[in-house]
Amino acid sequence: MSYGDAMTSRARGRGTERRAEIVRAALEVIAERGYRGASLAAVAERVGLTQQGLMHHFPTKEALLVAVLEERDRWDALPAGRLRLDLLASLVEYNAMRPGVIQTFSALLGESVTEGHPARGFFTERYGRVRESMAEVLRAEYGERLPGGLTPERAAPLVVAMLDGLQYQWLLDPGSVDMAEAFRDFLALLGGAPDGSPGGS
Amino acid sequence: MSYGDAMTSRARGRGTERRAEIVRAALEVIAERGYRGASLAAVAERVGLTQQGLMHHFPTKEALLVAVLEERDRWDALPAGRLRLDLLASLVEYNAMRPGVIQTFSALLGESVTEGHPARGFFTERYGRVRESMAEVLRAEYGERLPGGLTPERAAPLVVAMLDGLQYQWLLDPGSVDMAEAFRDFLALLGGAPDGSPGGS
DNA sequence: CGGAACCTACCGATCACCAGGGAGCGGGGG
DNA sequence: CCCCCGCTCCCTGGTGATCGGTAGGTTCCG
Repeated sequence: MSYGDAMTSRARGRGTERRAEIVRAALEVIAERGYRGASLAAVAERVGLTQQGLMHHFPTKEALLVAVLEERDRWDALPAGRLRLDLLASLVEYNAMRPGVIQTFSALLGESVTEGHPARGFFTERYGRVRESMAEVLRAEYGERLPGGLTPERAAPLVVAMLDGLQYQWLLDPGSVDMAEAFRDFLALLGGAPDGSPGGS
Repeated sequence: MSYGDAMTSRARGRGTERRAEIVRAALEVIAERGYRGASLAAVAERVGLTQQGLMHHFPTKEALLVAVLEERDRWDALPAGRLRLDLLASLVEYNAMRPGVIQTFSALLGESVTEGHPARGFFTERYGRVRESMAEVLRAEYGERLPGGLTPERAAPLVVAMLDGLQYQWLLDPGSVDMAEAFRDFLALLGGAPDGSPGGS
């Protein structure tokens, strides 16, 4: 009985593909149990491996987390450069259909504020960058002074905070918070609400 | 050698006081390690007990968490009824001086979105209530239509989200985010920024 | 034949929790 | 007044499960 029953025969691009599978599984497990609650065994089982088989690809649990975080970085590296605010709203709408990713990183963000959490540095640095690029987006959209009277640098953390905060409320009770709509409401506020009533429902 | 060396002799109000000590310690430990990462032994050590001594007062770990959450409920039950927005801003300022509490509940909120977390129900219900009472506050302040054109019900989740989101950014990097200032910026936005520049640096 | 991939077996640490006992105090009956 | 009883409080000791990680082997492919 060889262990490659249905695997070795198939064309496997090499270990790289396996690693990607593992990272995907880790993302799921972290979404369900958080990083501290996620066991290597649970991740391994999801890809049909033993825990030690997994550790052949990622020597430590933290290494796996790093891979997950890097995946995230790669994921939103694209829109970092050029992005418009209305696109951001659509992105929120899109994310609302993929609860897994949001939940993973909301859980990680929550954990990361605790002492000595391995993702803390990642998030700290990331939020710094995100605020900067958000300020750029705002500057491109509104110039040096937003309609509300704020500078891009002062408004940027607000936009970021709104995104995160809405995510938590939505994750806790998707039925009672329409993330995309709420975020558009906020954007209207930021952009100096053009008229009285922004929309239906 | 009795274990009550410095304890039994002192006037001890009875077990109630001990329970309060334990809850306080649990709050600290949860702030540092999250709920899943917090061990009963660590909490016990902080109040000078063994883990089993602690379990005399709280039969399970979850019971201890419930006590912590109830403490929170009691804490912000006061301003729930009547509150004004500018008071809310001051509250943010006050909270910024007590990072422990914020960190505890930010960590718990992050964990609570994971599957089967014992605090999930608490937060879901709590946020529902908070949104409602926030809508009332907004209605009292601005009436049925806020300056931005939103109804109180639609603006409420935005205010709550802003509070939470800012907390995370602030916890990650207190130096680069002024929570109270940022929140005031947001309130200015909500209240229809009166003029061009709300304030200095 | 060498290395990548994955295994079995094992390790010490830590976890929440259980079982049972002993110290101290307060109260009620002799 | 004293003594004993019962309750609260907290301890020692131990259990099974699970954790991340180690050691060393085996299979398969190029």
